[in-house]
Amino acid sequence: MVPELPEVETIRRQLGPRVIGRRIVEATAHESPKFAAAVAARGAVIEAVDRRGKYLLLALDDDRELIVHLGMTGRLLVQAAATPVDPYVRARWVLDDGVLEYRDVRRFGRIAVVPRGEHASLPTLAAQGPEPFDGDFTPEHLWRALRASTMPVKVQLLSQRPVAGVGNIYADEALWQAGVHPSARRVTKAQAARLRDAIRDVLAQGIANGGTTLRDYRNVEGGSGENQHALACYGRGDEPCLRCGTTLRRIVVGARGTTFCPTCQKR
DNA sequence: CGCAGCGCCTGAAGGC
DNA sequence: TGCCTTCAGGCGCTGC
Repeated sequence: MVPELPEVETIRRQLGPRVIGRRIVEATAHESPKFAAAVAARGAVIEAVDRRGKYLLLALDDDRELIVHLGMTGRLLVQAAATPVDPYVRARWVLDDGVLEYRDVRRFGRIAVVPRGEHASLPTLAAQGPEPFDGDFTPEHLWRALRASTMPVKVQLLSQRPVAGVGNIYADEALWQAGVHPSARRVTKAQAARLRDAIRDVLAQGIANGGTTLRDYRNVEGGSGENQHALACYGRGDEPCLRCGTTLRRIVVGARGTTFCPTCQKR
């Protein structure tokens, strides 16, 4: 449903070989200020496809970068030039070989073109925590980061500040795996250590499975991921916990639907 | 400066 | 069958 780090990473890996070295010879975009900047990339050559959290960063050869955030329903698709444009395509970059399209039914995504590394216009990107697989995402770091606020732990994870790239699905999965209550406002060092490991586990599994497709997510080829079959907690409200058999409960935390196990995840 | 509240969007699903 | 309501929710922005 929602593109989080594993979905964006899957797209990044598929996109690189298809667009690196390609020149953007024509660009069009939906008039909304969320997407209009896409046309500013015209004329540039794509040098690299990187990712930071849930943001895709396409390095351009003029020291700028094209930034794409997929929001809720965003997709990046590489098409043949002859493919008809469907009504939900919000930006279209004609390359010297092929066409890159941004399709987003609900328009929650965002496109920006900025001088490379200048992220002030995207405050959440600018304030991202460490990448989950980098060495600086240590148990100690997570414990300290969570201690800095009294917000519920799940709200903090979704803020992208303790760690980059975790959204609603993988937050529920990681908290379940670590045995941490989503509404907890304090976590012990031991809990933080388990949560650090769980975050890495669920994200790595998501990447290995090519992302989670519940409804909207598709990869660059239009294909589905397979991680929806591996979810232990998210979307399983009223079903038995796979660890203890207790019926999983559904609550609202930080205005987001949240599933957890009342037995395994004590407050 | 941190955080609460709000707005953005539209297809799908459920109720009557 | 068809209309209406509710739901899904990441992030930027505003204001306290």
